[in-house]
Amino acid sequence: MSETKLPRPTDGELAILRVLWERGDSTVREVHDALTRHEPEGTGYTTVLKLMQIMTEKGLVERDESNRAHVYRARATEQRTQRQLVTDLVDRAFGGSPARLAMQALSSKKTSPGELAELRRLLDTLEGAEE
Amino acid sequence: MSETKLPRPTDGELAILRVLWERGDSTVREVHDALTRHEPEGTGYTTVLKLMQIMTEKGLVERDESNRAHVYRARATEQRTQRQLVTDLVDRAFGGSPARLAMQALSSKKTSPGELAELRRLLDTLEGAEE
DNA sequence: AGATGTCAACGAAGGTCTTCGTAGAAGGTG
DNA sequence: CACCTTCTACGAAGACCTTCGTTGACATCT
Repeated sequence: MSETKLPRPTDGELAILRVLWERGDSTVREVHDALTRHEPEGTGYTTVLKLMQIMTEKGLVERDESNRAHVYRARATEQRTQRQLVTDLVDRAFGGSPARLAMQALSSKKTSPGELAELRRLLDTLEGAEE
Repeated sequence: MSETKLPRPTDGELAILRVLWERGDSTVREVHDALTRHEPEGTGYTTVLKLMQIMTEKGLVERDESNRAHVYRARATEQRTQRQLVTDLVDRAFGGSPARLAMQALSSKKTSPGELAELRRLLDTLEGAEE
């Protein structure tokens, strides 16, 4: 039912999606402001507009055109997109082993004790389901 | 010294690097054969050649031209490249939290008990170093 | 030597991604 | 109304990626 697989977002598209996830549905202006707030001298307004128009064609976002300033919304949740990106990377660079990616991720940067504990709980769950 | 940061490899480039890591240093012919073995009707020989020439310019691989069939070698180890890709993805899609990426990776696919145990050991090490 | 096959090199074509200038519609204000 | 701002839409430019045909060098075999 209509759940066609969405294409992998590019870097630029992902930056826009992150704004939509964080702020909720937004106009181009709002997305552009959010992007240039973090990164002054970033991209121009029409660049963001064009990107979002293309994302609409691709199905990455949808828009409400009832107001003059169209309101965009991400069509996939952050979680769903993260899952797609992860399994994609696992297949392309980790020989299909999510565990190896996980270990690489944890080795590379420091992680807070709270997150470590959370991971440990996740391991418990997984080991419980395994046998 | 001289460790200039290498560009992020594209999908096609990564496929070639995987062959070089697995087989060790190889000629274009060997890489092409390895790629088309897994994926018949894949890419043509000259496509792979061109790709590897460009990768040489970018510094992703280097080549020994002493024989007629040049021998290519990956300039970054598999680990180093994986680390780069992971921190890249963590920054682009996980708000800089490696732990969240790790959890997403482990939730999405099944992982063997052996790997889970390995992960648990890694957690032990990290928690030990933390406090 | 001549025919056949393999190789690197090059260039061009087609696609995608990003960028931005410009135009024109829509809305506000004096 | 005339003006200024804000918005969408469009098109084009430039960069990069992938693909492959062609060419000329080199090798091998008969």
